[in-house]
Amino acid sequence: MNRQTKSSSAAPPNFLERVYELVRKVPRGRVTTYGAIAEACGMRISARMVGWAMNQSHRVLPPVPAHRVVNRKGLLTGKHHFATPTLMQELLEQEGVKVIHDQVVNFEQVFWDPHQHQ
DNA sequence: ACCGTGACTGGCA
DNA sequence: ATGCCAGCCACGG
Repeated sequence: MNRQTKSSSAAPPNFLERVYELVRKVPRGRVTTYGAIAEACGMRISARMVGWAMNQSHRVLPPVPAHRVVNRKGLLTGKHHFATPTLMQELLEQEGVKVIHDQVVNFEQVFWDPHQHQ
């Protein structure tokens, strides 16, 4: 009886939930980055944890719009983890986000900062 | 228990 | 501007 049984110490036990809830807040037609989410969750030093969280997001309810999360360059680095390699791009374009060569066009324009929105 | 990998990022050459 | 390296945390083999 003491301290946490599982999970680690650096990240809070609800870190995963926090990430998902935050990603769900991303408006349709906008995108955010792993680093931005990590920072909003107090894990800016570990954006990788967000990527790991996204990998698990497919089994979480309600569904998480993981396709709205790209890397800092605006590249769809996670597209290979979707049902099909083109699904992520199609979902984004379906929302009005233009993507060329796995790169979000006008990335800084469609970028949605969770910290700014809280 | 140890090592390598990963949907990342910032800094430096 | 582009490319490489190191730091980060968690998980699987």
